[in-house]
Amino acid sequence: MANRDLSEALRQIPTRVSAQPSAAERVADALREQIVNGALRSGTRLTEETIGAALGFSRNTIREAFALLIAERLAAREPNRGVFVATPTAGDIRDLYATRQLIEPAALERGPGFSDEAVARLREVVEAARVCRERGDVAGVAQGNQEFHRSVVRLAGSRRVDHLMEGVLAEMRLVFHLMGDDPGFHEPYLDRNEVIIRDLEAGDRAGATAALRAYLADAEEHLLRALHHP
Amino acid sequence: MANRDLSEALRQIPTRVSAQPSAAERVADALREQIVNGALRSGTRLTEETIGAALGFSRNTIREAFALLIAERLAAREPNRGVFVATPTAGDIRDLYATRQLIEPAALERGPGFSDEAVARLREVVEAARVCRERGDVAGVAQGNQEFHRSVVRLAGSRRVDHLMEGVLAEMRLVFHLMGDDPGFHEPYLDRNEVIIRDLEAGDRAGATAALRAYLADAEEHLLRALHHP
DNA sequence: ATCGCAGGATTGTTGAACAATATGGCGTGC
DNA sequence: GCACGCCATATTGTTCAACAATCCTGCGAT
Repeated sequence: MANRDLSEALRQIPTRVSAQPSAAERVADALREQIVNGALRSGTRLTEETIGAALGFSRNTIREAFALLIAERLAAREPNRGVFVATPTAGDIRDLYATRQLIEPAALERGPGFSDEAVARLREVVEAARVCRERGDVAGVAQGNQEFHRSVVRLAGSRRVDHLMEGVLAEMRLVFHLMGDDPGFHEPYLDRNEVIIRDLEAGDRAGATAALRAYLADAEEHLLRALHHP
Repeated sequence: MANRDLSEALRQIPTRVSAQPSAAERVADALREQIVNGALRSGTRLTEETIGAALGFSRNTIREAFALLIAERLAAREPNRGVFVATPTAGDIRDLYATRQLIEPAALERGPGFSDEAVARLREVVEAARVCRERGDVAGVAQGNQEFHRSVVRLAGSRRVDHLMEGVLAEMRLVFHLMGDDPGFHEPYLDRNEVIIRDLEAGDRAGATAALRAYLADAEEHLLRALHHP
């Protein structure tokens, strides 16, 4: 029946039009915010009862929220001990950059979303970060830098890959907090984004890709060195 | 204290040495198996009470299992209506292949795990699939083909990317079941894997990558066409 | 046939309960 | 003083029961 198809279609398109997120999702949102902001530091124990009482939800709901955060790798469960804010290891950092080295250059070099307008949007993102630097807005620089890489990955044109990158960037923020948020950490990378975008504007996509690869390799080494000298 | 470091380290290494998975994970495993095997078809409703009674677990545990499957995109929640086995749409298929087009060629062309031994392992996988074809083992051919692509992605050397690919392949199986599991579907692709591996053995990594890209483009079109003529 | 409306079923969420496991303190023996 | 074993306590893992909110179904009225 045509009506069946219609209701099916309506259901597929907007998974939720304006439906409020479930309680578990709201709890997860609140916790995620605190974690990526650094308010909840790596290694912090997330006690079910404490959090439930603090946010006004039952243990079962908190538990569902934990499951979401664990799936995002922002938290880790230690059986019969509890859930903790994740503390990325050197191995985790290497894995993050192995992922980024695979995805970001590939998206930049062959992403189907590439176009003059896309390059213009990337330029805007870099400029916004530069304004933040001139204002001394350290957090803004970091955020702008993340937005640049997020936008690069978006060129791949895949929701799934975007989602993966979202998780990568969230875990990167955890890594930065773990190192104590050195204020000057992100600053030098702005100029390297500038080089990449200039290559793109000059039509040199391969050159931009090579520059991005070098960027990622240096950033990884930078972080790993910082991790061993805390 | 050194002892603190030790217990920390011991905890990091083997997340669980021999610990049995939790009840929720076991339920999720059972359901996942049924889903990717095709025993639970796309669109099937997963009622909390029914499944709980069938497997002997409480509603809360079932709910946690559902959360896992939903995170893997093998199931979808429709608020206040229930959880259903996911039914991939044409858009989902396009997204799957956008992801594969990004990841697989990149892993093959620049993955740090590439080596003569890795090529030899890929050769073995292809040969195993070929044996299945000669035996008329259709399921074996499909499985061998998946194993080939899984192995290609493994060249990237990232757990995270491997995990992404695991989800992609699981959803691919859902797509195949959705189309009715045409017995001859995977057969032609074996020869294309053969071409790829021959390029690799000849030292032509770029050629193999190009062949892989063409493979993926054709497979995507093949599937999308089949979807519109069911 | 369309609309509205009650009745029943299922989900979303809560609260309480209990076993299993981990943590920390205490005493004991060396 | 310190290593060891033991017990009290706290927390997790899981179950069960309950209730409101929402959705689906069928029936009757228009």
